[in-house]
Amino acid sequence: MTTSKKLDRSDPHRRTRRDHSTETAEDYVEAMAEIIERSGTCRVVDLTKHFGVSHVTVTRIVARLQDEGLVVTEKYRPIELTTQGRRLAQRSRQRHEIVYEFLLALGVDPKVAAIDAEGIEHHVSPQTLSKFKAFVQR
Amino acid sequence: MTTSKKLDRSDPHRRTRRDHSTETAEDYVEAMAEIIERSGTCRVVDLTKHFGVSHVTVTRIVARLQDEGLVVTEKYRPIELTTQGRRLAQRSRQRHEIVYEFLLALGVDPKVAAIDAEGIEHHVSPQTLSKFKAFVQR
DNA sequence: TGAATAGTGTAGTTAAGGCTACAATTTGAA
DNA sequence: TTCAAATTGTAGCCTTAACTACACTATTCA
Ligand SMILES: [Mn+2]
Ligand SMILES: [Mn+2]
Ligand SMILES: [Mn+2]
Ligand SMILES: [Mn+2]
Repeated sequence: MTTSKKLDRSDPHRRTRRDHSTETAEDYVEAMAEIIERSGTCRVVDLTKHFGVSHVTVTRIVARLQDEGLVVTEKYRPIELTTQGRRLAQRSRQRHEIVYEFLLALGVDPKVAAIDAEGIEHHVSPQTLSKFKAFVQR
Repeated sequence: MTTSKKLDRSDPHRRTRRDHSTETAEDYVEAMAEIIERSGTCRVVDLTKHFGVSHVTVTRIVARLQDEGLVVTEKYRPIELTTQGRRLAQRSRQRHEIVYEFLLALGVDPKVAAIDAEGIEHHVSPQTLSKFKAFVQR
């Protein structure tokens, strides 16, 4: 039983707003995990390049991620992921990858797929994700 | 020629941020067009119910849409769409419909598809949209 | 070893989009 | 017709996420 109830017409928008409120955290820990894997450590400047925003924006967001227990920082030091941060990074990365591969399987060009996947990933429910996965594996 | 250049790793995020900056306008004019079609006029209170936000939030967003030339309002009167607003509504509605039908065609439950489509629609490029359309028509 | 440069921190501003509380207007029913 | 309810407006607050400008720390290399 998937607890259905009735669908209020405002429910989809409530959900979209909730997706957006977790989007930044997902993208940041995902980027940090990748950067650490690639280069050993992740610094503020790496994230400014990754996201194309100023270092001030990165610093503020990272501070909030620390409050949320996803990262640990120390002044002028590289940023580290907590266990919780690594878990979220892994889940986000898997979902991102599935969405990207799904778009490729549909015939979308790699560059376009990379762009679309970055926004779409946060709005894909578990059920839709599993349909994507099934499609990729034909 | 689709002017390729090379893909900076910050491009997808720039694009996602741009999508989010136009999302509200798209959803609002789309909702207004539907409400007007269904009931003749669209009032602030209709939009508060549609989106599940306070009437203050609706009022402020509608004021901005007026600055942008998408709607016309007069104190205590129903909100009207401009020609430009109707054009955007139509485009948004078509794209939304295609995304929704695509998810259904993939086998996603209607309620889940309605929720996911509401967020996904804004991140679907023309190319991806045409792949979605082709898939729906098998 | 010092400077220059790179990286980071901090202060202050802006805009969008959420809210509550209260004031004003419109409308519908008695 | 009048007045109570519904609707809309306005004032003021919050959070997120963007920015510039300037200060401070760390690193590199001449
Ligand atoms: Mn991502
Ligand atoms: Mn993303
Ligand atoms: Mn989004
Ligand atoms: Mn939407």
